Amino acid sequence: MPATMRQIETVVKDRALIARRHEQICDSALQHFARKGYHQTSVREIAETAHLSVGALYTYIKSKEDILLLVYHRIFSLFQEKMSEAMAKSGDPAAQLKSAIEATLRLYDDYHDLILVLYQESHTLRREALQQLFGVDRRYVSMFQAIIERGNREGHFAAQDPNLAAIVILFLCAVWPLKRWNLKKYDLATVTDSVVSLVSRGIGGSHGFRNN
Amino acid sequence: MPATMRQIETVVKDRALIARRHEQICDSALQHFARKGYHQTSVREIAETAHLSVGALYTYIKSKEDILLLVYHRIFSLFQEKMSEAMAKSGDPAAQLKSAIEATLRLYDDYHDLILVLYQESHTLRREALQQLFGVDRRYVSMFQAIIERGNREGHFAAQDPNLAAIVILFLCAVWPLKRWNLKKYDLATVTDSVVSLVSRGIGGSHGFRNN
DNA sequence: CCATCCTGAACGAGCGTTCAGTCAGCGGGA
DNA sequence: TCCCGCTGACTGAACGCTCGTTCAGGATGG
Repeated sequence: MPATMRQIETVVKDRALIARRHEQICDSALQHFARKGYHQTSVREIAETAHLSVGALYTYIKSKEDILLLVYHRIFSLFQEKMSEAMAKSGDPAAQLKSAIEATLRLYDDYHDLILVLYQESHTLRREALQQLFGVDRRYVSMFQAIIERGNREGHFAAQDPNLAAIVILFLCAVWPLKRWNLKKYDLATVTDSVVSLVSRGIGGSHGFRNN
Repeated sequence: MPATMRQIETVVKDRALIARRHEQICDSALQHFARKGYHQTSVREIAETAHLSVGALYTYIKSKEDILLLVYHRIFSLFQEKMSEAMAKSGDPAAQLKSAIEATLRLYDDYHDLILVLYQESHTLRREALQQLFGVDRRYVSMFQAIIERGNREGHFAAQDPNLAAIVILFLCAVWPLKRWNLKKYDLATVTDSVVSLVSRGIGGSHGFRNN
């Protein structure tokens, strides 16, 4: 998580307790946000599910928006952590891109409710928090972009604009959490195959990456 | 627009007036929804921008949700109308798919704020309205699917699962309205090229559709 | 007994919604 | 021509409710 991320101010002193309570609050909030969204969830509901009184809740946050920030903090740190290890895979760019897509889809699968909230409620965030979100996204895109650029250099890929390609491919992975209701009859593996296939060979199929 | 779509009940009698007012309300609502979302927009604000008093507004709708329905009605009828004509293009499946993607992206460009509201606020809808939304989406997917299936039969494409491919490709088009802030430096044409290229040839590029 | 943490009733703001009242326009009777 | 009554659309203050937030007081443990 970026060191620049502002700490959520609290009244309580005990650092460990704060962390524990923040976890509780985040868990509880996520549950509700995923089902009803941010605005239709009341602070009272979050407090109850988190096994806290309303007053106690407000000693760990300064406002309701802080709860949304908590959720986003979790997204940020989670992605930071997971995507680094996923991208570290070695091999030729084609295999690397494939495993990056697979890792992203797996991540999106594990935290699909988080992704949903991310897309549905980001317009609620203040400019400051939005900037952070953009930052995380940009870093994620850069990782894909790096792979594509290397693939271009080594003759595996022929992407006109690696940045644009990275944005588009990364977005493509969001089909799994965002179109879940439409993909009910498919499982993660099938969708992953389809996405990887589309990215690597297009609809034409069966060409394989250029050097295969 | 499907005939089954429930009419929004009104107090006012004059049919033409109702239609005109509904347009006003929809225009006004869309303006606010796109900027702040449904829940953060008050009925008063919508009334004001629509040049109506709060009371007058409520003679044209029964509840705030009706306003969201108005917006969705517009999306539905718009898509119904536009996508039919776009899909009617003849030619080989490759060209047809390309022009379908281009048309979709153009549509998404024209109504990007609408699409944003669609993705951000759909969880607000009642089950009944959601079903309609799914229906429209399914019909849209079917059109893409039909093209892909023909392409498969005629040997242009090699999509394992045409339905899944259609869903994924259609979703891909949503990158333009949904990742707008991330694509600021690109214009519609560039993004369209990138999407079409990815769909037709994958990241490998320069293969062309199989029969080219 | 003090420091901490927790409780939940209370508060004020803002929301969606209603409704008693206003008003313009129209038609027909004098 | 004027008046009267009526219809249909509009007005905006008011209502009731829920929300986010606060705070005086209670509980706990060291």
